[in-house]
Amino acid sequence: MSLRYALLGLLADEPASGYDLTRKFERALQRYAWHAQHSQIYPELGKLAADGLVEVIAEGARGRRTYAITEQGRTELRSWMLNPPDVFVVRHEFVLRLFLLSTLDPEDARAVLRPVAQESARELATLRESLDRAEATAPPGTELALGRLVAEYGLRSFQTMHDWALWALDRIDQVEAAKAARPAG
Amino acid sequence: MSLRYALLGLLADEPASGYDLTRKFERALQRYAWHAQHSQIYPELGKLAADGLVEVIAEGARGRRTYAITEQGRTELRSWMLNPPDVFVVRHEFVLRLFLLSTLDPEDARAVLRPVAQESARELATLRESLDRAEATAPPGTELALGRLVAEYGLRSFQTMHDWALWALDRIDQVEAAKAARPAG
DNA sequence: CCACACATGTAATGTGTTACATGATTAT
DNA sequence: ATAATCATGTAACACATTACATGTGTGG
Repeated sequence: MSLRYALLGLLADEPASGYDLTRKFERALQRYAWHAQHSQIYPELGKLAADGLVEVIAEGARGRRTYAITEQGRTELRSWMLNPPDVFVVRHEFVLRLFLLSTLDPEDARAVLRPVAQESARELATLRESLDRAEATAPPGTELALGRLVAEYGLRSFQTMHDWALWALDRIDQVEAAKAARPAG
Repeated sequence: MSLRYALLGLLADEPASGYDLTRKFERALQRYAWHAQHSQIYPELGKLAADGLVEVIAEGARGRRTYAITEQGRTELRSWMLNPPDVFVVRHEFVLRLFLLSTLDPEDARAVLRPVAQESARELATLRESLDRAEATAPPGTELALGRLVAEYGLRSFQTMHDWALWALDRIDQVEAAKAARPAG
């Protein structure tokens, strides 16, 4: 069901074609929230149109169809946003690997964590830079670009991941040192 | 494919039955990393056994079968852990909602964020409590337990979410106040 | 004229959820 | 006895990925 609302949400921001939406997923949503391929998006747009939640507002070259959200679609999206489930769907292969870290010996665990610490730091820097640029461009106190909220969340999440990776690396070293100190244990 | 490695990882920690594994998913993995129901776990255990990656080491009451990982299974798991993909599978309905927050007006956005701040605080308290209890029980410097890394990551994630939700609520108020101060803008 | 990006679609297969189905053991 | 928990399994359906398939417009 989430795909349906992801599409409605993107179309609530601005009209787009299936092709556009496919790229939006790749650029914005895939890394943090949700992913979908065009083979899933096109049929779903068809269903949304059949249900009256979106409509074709323009047809262009190469069979391009631009969709826009309808009033009914906005109502439906709002209702979904205001009624969250008790338990959210979470599927995060990266975090899964973190959880299984203790199945590795300390050397392997470090080999997994080092790139994590590195890449989260790099991602962090990229995000912070593009955020600073956006901040500098827009005059202060203007319209709440809610994209600002999301960016901040991404920033904090990567910071947390980075800090945690460093903490875990340190922890592994400590346990190893303790083990070396009492070889009989 | 991830389910397969999640199971191998849990069995690498200790032998377990399908029933045990189902509860481990519910308690430990579901909220952060991955979820699976028993209807998916039992067939997958069968496949893993057929592939020689796990084996039945005991049969108990009520048809209970306890599985353990094999040497081949450990090799397979290690290879998966040490070879991460370029792009991780991520599906996070909560973050998706954050992305779509900008489709709501400020009042609705606050209505979404308030329970986030509340529930993350509650979750945080629960986690911290059970962590403190575990810390007090186990002697320091002992074996690096699987649960310890998981708990720490959970703790930090919820702390991050909580702090962010408060920050976001504050930010929305600020922008609204600024708007009210210059009604012509 | 040719490569690349644009643009859409379906079929086969794999993964995941919900519902259906059954029965044993344990604690009260 | 009886309710709760333990314990496993399959079938139907929904969702998601990969592969197959086709054609158009644009820039070099």
